[in-house]
Amino acid sequence: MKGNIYDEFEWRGLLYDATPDLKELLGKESVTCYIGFDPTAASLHVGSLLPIMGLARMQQFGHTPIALVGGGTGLIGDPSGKTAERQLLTKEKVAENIEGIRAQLAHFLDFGRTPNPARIENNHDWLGSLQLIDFLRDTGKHFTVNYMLSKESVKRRIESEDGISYTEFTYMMLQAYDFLELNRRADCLLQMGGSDQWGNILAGTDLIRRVNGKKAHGLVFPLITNAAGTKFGKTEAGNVWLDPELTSPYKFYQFWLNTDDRDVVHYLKSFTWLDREAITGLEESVRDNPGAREAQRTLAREVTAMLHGQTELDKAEAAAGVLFGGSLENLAVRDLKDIFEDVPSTVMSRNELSGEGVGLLDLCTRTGLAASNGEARRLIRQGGLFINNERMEDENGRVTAEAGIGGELLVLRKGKKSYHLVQIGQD
RNA sequence: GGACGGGUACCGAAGCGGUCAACCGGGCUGGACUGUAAAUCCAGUGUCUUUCGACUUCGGAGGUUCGAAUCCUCCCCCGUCCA
Repeated sequence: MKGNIYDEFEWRGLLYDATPDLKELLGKESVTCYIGFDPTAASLHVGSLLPIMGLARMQQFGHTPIALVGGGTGLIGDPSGKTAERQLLTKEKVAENIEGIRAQLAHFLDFGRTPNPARIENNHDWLGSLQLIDFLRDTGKHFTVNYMLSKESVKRRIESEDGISYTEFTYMMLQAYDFLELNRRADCLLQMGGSDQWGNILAGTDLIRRVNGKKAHGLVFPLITNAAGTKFGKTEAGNVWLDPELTSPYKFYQFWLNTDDRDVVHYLKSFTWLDREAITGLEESVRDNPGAREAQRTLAREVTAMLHGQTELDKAEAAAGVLFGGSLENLAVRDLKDIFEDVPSTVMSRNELSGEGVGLLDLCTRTGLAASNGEARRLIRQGGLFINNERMEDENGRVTAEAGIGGELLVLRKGKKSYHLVQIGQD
């Protein structure tokens, strides 16, 4: 063991709440711990990165992590943090999602490590065959409705108009049961999670105490916030996913690079392996020379490399260099296509672009850069349209194939960041 | 079932017979500044044409009127109070 993980979590600011005496326990023995992941989608998003890293850190410090995917509970839906009843997922969908999530967890956890290999469990294995009568007698008996009603996640929903279904009301018991089951099977003594899970986790430790007579623990991480007050992990384009098919490594890298100064140190502590010394150095850099954005760059590099690997990171940085560096000249068509890999593109026939060519307004609506001619016109008037990095001034202008790079590519840009590729077909 | 109040563009919210494509705020999109930032400032934000102008919008359907988001009738939905 490399010291107490509890202290590690503490200085990183990852300790929102924990049960008493946990620190002592973690200091003296190797503990098996788990975190549950909801299979609501086929990919996890950056919001899940914190708990995943939490497990990985535990493993680094010699503890044994279990990632629990909620194949059973996912069929029910967790009311925590939700203001409305959830749409139920089909069993097939849940099974499919679990496969996706499993693959992603593998990037962070070491399943071959000795003596503390990571494991993935699926709570469907025990919840799926659970008998209602047995469950009510053995588990339900330990919960008073009063207790459950007093939990924040339930309380909020009781007060809301739509209420809460019996199904979701039961969720807490199932999660508690998971903990109990893992305690039995793997001697798991600690459940971790986001701070919204605190109530559910305590329900689990209570249940374990009553049924197994053992003392189990909980630890929760703070909610990740950002200075702008928006939801962490969201961009204009939507969620930032871990799956490269859903969020390209380039966009992933950009997401981190665009971190606010006020958040960057916090994120470095939360999402990277960098040690205290390295982070202190970067903290100074943010203060003394914020324009260099060294902290952001490091953050983006670390996290991207960890998830997608060095090769993808290199590509993402190369693309950023071109996209924000300026000139598109001197670049081969093939390189451009590579750099703009995840930029939306449209194919247009050479025919359309010969002779008079195509009007700029048309081009904007065709490619979806503008929703209407009026919008396109506005865009050009305000100087926001670029073709091959050259500002278009004339709203009635036209483009022909001659303007294409190598005669086959038009790089359209709206504003600073929004690119669209037009590939000129051969016919 | 009864009594009020309300449904306006992405959201909040004015307007309450013509001068309303509809004040204002937020959001969003451009631009300037800059660090691919924050803050700030400027511009824009129904469609078509952009100069004038035309057309379609204010829960839905009808109606009154030269003319309605604004008045009337019916219907639908939401909130509050009384049963």
